[in-house]
Amino acid sequence: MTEAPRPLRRNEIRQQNETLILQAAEKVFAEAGYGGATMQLIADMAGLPKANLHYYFATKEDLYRRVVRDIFEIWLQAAESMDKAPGPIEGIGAYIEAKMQISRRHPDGSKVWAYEVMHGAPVIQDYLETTLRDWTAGRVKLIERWIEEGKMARVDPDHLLYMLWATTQHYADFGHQIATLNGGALSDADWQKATDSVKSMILRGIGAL
Amino acid sequence: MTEAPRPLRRNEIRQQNETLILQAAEKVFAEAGYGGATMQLIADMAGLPKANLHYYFATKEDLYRRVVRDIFEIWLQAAESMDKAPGPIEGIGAYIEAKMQISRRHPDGSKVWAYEVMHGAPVIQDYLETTLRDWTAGRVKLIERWIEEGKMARVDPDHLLYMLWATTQHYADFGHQIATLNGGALSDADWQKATDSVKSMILRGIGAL
DNA sequence: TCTTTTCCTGACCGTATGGTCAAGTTGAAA
DNA sequence: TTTCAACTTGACCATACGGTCAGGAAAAGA
Repeated sequence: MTEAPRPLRRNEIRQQNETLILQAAEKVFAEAGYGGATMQLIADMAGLPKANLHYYFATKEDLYRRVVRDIFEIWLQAAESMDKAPGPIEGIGAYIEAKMQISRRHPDGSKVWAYEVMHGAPVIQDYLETTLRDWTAGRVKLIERWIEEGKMARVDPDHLLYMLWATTQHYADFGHQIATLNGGALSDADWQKATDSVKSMILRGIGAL
Repeated sequence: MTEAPRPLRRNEIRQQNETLILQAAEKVFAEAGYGGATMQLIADMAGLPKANLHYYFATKEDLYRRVVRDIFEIWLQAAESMDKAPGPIEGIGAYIEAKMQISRRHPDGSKVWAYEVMHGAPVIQDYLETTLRDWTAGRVKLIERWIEEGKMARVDPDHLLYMLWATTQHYADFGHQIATLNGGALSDADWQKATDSVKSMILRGIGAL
């Protein structure tokens, strides 16, 4: 009774399977860590035979590397919200909102990133030293300008960035703990309240309100 | 030339070896996660044959459980600094300082805890639902009292606690990332600056300054 | 001293894992 | 239709892992 699916074209097949594998891998790596994850588990979750994974990704490490880098891209994109803002209220406010959304929509990605950094960043060390470092330097300059213009208090820009990362990612990485204390997963309203709380505390904390 | 070590008494042996194993285990679990850690690696780091580990700790899971619970005790002890304070400036200030010290002195412990929670807290779920939940409820009451007494702004106590945990633990869990951006491990002065930054931003953020 | 209990450890075992491969199937190009 | 390259996969392999065990060493007790 079910319609026979139209045969897929070559590059469609490739892209579909890679996506399938990457999604499954992100979940399994987040749930079990690199060492605890198994190719078999990822294959089962993707609905493909294990040997097929190795056709698209030569090794487990290759697959992991790809997952981590994909997440890194998402982080960076969210950061753009900060730039085109006239001041900290809009800029940092928007950045917090963007990062809270990512924590909600990509909790597994955030966890894999946390896992990677916690274990000494064996895979993305070069990214930390180049891309992230440059990005951070740029944002520090931006914050310093806002301080000079009297738009916020004289806080240390680096530690402000750490606080932004820590606070927003906490809702993904420690989501299980929060859910337990909350008596269940956060609702829409809970997420709104969380975002508002973080925004108001931080914006007041840097003297922008 | 070296003095022959005095033969150890029974319970001394036991305690010494357990400590040795637990220290090695904390490090290895922090560096590799539960799945990535191997008993052989822990044994090597402790300087004992693998079979000896299994004499003191029946299974890998037992050992891991013990490491996680030990860390949990440290968390709880640090929390007492908050209670005997007249207001948020002293109470939350002291709590931040205590937690920053733990992040510096027990970064591995913090990472193992993070790992455990990130992966759904399979081992300490019951602690989250009992001990941590009770502790949190108590602190929420305390913060609410401070708010009623006009000693701080009307912030959501739960999200304030999350922010405290997130910000302080970030310096342990993401210490590698911070060190990379900092161009090397944090010095004494760096830690002091970090602690001061966190304190001032949060205390101002909750309207206590 | 003799006996008992605790501690120690090399050798071993079953299992599960990452990865390979050869033999196929299927879509695209000629 | 024929040819070729891309995709698929069950079976297989070497390795490494958690855990066991028997037998010995060393301390405590009688």
